[in-house]
Amino acid sequence: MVAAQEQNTCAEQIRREAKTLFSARGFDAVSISDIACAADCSKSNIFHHFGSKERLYFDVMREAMQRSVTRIREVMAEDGDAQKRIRQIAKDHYAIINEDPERSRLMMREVMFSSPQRGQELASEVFGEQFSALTELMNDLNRDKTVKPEFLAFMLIAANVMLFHCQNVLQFLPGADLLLNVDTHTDAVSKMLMNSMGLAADGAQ
Amino acid sequence: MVAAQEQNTCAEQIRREAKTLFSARGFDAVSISDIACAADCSKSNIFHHFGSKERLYFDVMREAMQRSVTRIREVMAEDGDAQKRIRQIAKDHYAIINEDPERSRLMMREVMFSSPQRGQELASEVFGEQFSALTELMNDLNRDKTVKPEFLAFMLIAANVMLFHCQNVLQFLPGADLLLNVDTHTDAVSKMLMNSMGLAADGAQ
DNA sequence: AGACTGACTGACCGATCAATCAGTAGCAGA
DNA sequence: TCTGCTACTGATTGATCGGTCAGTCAGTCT
Repeated sequence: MVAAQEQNTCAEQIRREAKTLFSARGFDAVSISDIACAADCSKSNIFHHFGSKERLYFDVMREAMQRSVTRIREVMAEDGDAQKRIRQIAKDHYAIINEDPERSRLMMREVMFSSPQRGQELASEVFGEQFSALTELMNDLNRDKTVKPEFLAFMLIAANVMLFHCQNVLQFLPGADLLLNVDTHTDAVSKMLMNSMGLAADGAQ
Repeated sequence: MVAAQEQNTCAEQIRREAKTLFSARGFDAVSISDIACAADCSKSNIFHHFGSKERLYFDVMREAMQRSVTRIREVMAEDGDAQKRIRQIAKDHYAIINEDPERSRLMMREVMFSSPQRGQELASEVFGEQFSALTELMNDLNRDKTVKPEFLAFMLIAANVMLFHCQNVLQFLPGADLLLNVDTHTDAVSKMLMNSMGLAADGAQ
């Protein structure tokens, strides 16, 4: 209880509410007044703690990304044979998205709509290390090298991210609602990856 | 030349510039002044033609989606054996994204960050028909039914969309820059789909 | 006690927002 | 020539934006 890291300071409260609002509506659609209202403090207090709206946004973004990187690093560090690991990582990666949708949505906004220079920053400072590790894992298993390991790594991520963030549309497409079941989806993703490597997807389920 | 449908009316100009700006920055980050400046007319003129900022946005969105639906309908109507068609559709679908990135980005914003009720509208009025057709095509080829055709259809779309809209990050990830070559990517996608169906991906290239 | 600090606030600023409105110019039909 | 219509504009509106500032208040150090 001592190590609770006092999550109830006003600054923390502001950060938390800002994350929720920025995630839901994006930077421009959220005003300082909105955040102040949600965090139950004055506008001025936000400037006192964070200096500007932009700095608050970067603060929120940085924390979200760091936390995401930490979580993925944990998952990537698990051992076991490669085939089982891929399946487990597909599952865990989806779980990471699912455990904090706001964080994930925040990052997706950044990735998909960023400028080339921002893209470069994200690549080198946030995603580079994990992507290399994932690629390497794919490479270890890739029997017939007709499909690149980078492609497989990217598809694992793309499948999870797209599936999660298109839920509001997918659940109303005939048949596609079935995809929203976590186990069904994870099964399908790992089978797809295995098949693309020239492996029988036997270890499933 | 007669059927040029006069693309040079002021309203058309406004629509065109609005699409560019909304696509790049999103609804809230674009002001009527920005659009007026880009379209080289007065702010008032925009209200004269479109009534409100929101109506202009919906107008731009509706046109973008209709055009996308029309293009995909064309591609889906092509004949040939199923295996070749899947490959061709993967290629054409990417080309549709590529021929008008603004349109695609506009739609992605809508799909990924929409509310559930908006999601339902999009599913029934925009994506439903095409998704069903694509699913059916996947089903025709799907030899071992261990992976659902809906999943395969979704993965084709997800792969193309994600790849295109993550370019700014991907080009700086080691090895991932190779994925940005259209043919490499299309090859990989169709191989992945074929393999997941239990088919040898021989017809490729 | 008094000096100092950091957390916090309400009143306020200039800029900008979406939207309105009165009016102008050109062109149609009567 | 008059009337009505559409396209379009400049000036202006009230609201809201991000941000500033002087000042209050509860603690802490000396």
